[in-house]
Amino acid sequence: MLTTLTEENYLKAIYHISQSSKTGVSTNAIAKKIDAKASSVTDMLKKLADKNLITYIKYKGVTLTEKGRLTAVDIVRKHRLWEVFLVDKLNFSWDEVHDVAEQLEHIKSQKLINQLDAFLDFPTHDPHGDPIPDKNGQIQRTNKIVLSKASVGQSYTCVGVIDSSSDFLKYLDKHQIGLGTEISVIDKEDFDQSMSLNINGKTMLMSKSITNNLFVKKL
Amino acid sequence: MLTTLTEENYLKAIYHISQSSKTGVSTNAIAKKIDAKASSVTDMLKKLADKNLITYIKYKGVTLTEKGRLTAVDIVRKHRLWEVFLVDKLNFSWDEVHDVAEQLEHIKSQKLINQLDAFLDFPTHDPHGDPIPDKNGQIQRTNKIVLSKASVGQSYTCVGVIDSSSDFLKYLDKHQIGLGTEISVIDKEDFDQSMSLNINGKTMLMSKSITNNLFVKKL
DNA sequence: CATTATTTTTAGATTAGTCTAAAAATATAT
DNA sequence: ATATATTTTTAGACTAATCTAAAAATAATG
Repeated sequence: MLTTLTEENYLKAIYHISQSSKTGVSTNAIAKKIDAKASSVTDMLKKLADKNLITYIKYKGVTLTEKGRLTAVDIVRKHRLWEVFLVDKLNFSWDEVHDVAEQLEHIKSQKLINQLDAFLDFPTHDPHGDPIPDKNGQIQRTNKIVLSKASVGQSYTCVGVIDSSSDFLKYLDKHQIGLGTEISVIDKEDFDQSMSLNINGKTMLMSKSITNNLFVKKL
Repeated sequence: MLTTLTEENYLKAIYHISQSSKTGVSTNAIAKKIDAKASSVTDMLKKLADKNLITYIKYKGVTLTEKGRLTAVDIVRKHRLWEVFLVDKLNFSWDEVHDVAEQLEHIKSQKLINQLDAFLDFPTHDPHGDPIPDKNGQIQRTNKIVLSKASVGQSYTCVGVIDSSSDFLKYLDKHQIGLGTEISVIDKEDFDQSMSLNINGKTMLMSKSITNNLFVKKL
């Protein structure tokens, strides 16, 4: 059964919310993410439940069925592969890719996405460091942690971001921080959790609102 | 003003019909191309006229305005660039590209299409031999003719097709005829206009229904 | 040129997705 | 636990794009 563009966007939203929340996903949370009114969401939830893509009990929130999860993950896969294409092949910077990938992720062609995957040499992560699900919907778990949780004295590489807003990504570019950039933790202030870091040979200070949004992996 | 996917498909249809007909484009011709009822077309024509994309006089057919023509040509440009991408980079064969390109042509991002153009080395023709309009909507005119109009004794190269249906393209593949294939006209039957041709060193016979659908250029 | 045939338009209905406003269910707080 | 606040659902309406059926305009034909 084919899904409409709108249905796909709802499934993706539910998937992303359920990633961080662990509990059932509420109508309001979806409404906020989709930027629609709660009443519109309720209507769509009924339709998705009819199609066996979610389990929905009135007033109790929703969870994805296996079928729904696979559909959502496939869209995430397409989104992230297209992001790699845009950055690696078309010289987009990582703060420009999101809107375009948001459109490209809905193109329907199994052959297209498999060939694209091969053309890009089967990348495992997108330009923001997020893992790319494989053909079967499996996602490679990484041992990444958020920089604010890193240990003093230890060295890391940057592997991703949480907040992928344009402003934040521009901040990173300005300080020449990208995927693979090496970051050593020199000191951490107990008072405000700001960190003193060694990056590209220079020492710099980062506030908690920044370190909370950077994923790193132990070297 | 942004155009919807449906509006873009109508503009494209009107553009393609007006290419071969020269006169104003009729409601029924559009309905046939779009695969919709004439009444639906009439509704859409009113909307396109309101947006200054076509000039529409009741019962008199339509023509594209300059704004409409530019919009249509831009979609054709995108469609053909994506076809080149699919064939050159993702190893699609030329009978597989149409449906996917039909989706990709509606992706909205000026940067995307300009970067893609550069990535493909500014191609001038798509895999079917049709010219790719440039950024300003200019189309390079070629001196291609239809094979059925070719002269006995003359040699040509294949530069495109009219009918790009899957069946026809498969026929061409089967006989190893593609863009650039050399074709010499040995003889032509007055009775049924079938042609005796030399292709890839072998002599073969082609009926008019085939030669009418192949574009060639004098060597 | 009058009549028939075809094309095009209008009128009214339908579907997907959205909205506002109000009602119903659930959660929170004294 | 009873009142208040919040969340969710229902009811009814709107827009874009489509359809069918019927009316109006144009084209074709004897």
